[in-house]
Amino acid sequence: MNVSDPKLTKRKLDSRQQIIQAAAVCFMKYGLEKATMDDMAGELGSTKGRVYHHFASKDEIFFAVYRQAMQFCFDAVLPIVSKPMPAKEKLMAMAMAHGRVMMDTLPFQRSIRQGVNSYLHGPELGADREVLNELIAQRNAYEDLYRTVLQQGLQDGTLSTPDVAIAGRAILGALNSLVDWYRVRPEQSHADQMRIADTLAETIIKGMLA
Amino acid sequence: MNVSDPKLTKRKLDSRQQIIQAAAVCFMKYGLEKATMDDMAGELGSTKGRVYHHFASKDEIFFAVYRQAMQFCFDAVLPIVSKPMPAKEKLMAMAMAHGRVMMDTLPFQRSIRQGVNSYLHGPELGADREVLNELIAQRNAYEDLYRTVLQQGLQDGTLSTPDVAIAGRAILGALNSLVDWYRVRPEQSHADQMRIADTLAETIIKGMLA
DNA sequence: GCAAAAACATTCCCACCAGTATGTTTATAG
DNA sequence: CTATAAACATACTGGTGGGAATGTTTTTGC
Repeated sequence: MNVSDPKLTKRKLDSRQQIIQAAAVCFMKYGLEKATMDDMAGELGSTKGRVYHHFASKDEIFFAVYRQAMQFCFDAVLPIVSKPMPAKEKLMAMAMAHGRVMMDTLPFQRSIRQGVNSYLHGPELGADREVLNELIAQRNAYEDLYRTVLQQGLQDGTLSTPDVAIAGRAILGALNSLVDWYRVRPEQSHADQMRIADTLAETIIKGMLA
Repeated sequence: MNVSDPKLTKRKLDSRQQIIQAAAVCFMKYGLEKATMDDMAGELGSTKGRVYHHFASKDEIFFAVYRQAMQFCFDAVLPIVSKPMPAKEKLMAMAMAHGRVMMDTLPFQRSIRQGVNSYLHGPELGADREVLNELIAQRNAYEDLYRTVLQQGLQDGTLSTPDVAIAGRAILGALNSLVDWYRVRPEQSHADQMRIADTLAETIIKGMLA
């Protein structure tokens, strides 16, 4: 219960993680609703039994995918936020990092993009309100990172925009659109991908330089 | 068959149009898959019978919504494209018009945004390939309008961007994000809406001025 | 090595919804 | 004023997929 617990928990978490990964792939391939529990299990060479042993419902799986997707974003961007930098360069670095994450974790990001519509817009969602609110809060916190840096840029004079909120939406809207139009091409290297993300980030941030 | 035909066709088209409108609202409210045929009928105070009298399937309704949404965009932007203008101002006008259309026809635009995922990404879609290809072509043609103007701007020196294709994606990505985060608030006037759209357009286009 | 529980697989059920078949009303043509 | 077809409403069906119930195997703790 003490020494072996980490190992036991690790196995469990690994299996969960596999399921989450498979779910993200299925969500991307078939769409949130069309992807069935059997699809996810099939993706793992397993059956529904395994999935339902770790997750209570399809919604719960989606929530896990959502959390993971947000985590990827935070992990990539938070280190940059905490670094001491002029707002201008910080914002650029954040945007590039975000774009890169979009491409590197495409299945997750595309899943939550659909989920925003299916779950967050529903009038009376059977899903747990509390969990939903937590996810929304997560997302708001993430977006706030960008708005905060924009605000700092206005103060230190390195950035300029008529409306911080709208500028933030513009940045994330443009970057997130990557998951819609970016297609993985076998011939292009990872460096090519990154170049696309960086060019996109430059293109959008350029308009906010003072 | 000659004089009365227009009137008869008109009634039919009106009913179809009502259904399309109701479908768009339902797609927005419940999501593409969750919205049922009964929902759409209920939105009209009718029953499925009416819907299936005009449309063969749910897919066909979505296609109609899609066409309508694209039509709204073309109708708003094409007049600007054909006008003689410096590319810089033309692009700005197009972006503003597009943003306004997003808000004015929100249910339609939000519907097709989901459809892009559900339909266009599917591996083997049971839906008519030909219709899908037509819709994709429509969308490409629309996006090309922006890329063309960008290209013109590069030539006449009023615009500047490292990559026309990516710049086009950035513009439409940022503008289309409106349908994700814009919420209709009862207290704000239509002019307030337009101001949001215009500010967003300015914010994104500013970075592409030479 | 042995209970006991975790980690699955198998099987089944049933709610839901797209689509159909058929009935009824309303409008149009002649 | 008909008949006839369009424009619906009503009632039904079949397949599908989420989830539960139950069985089987593998791991863990002692």
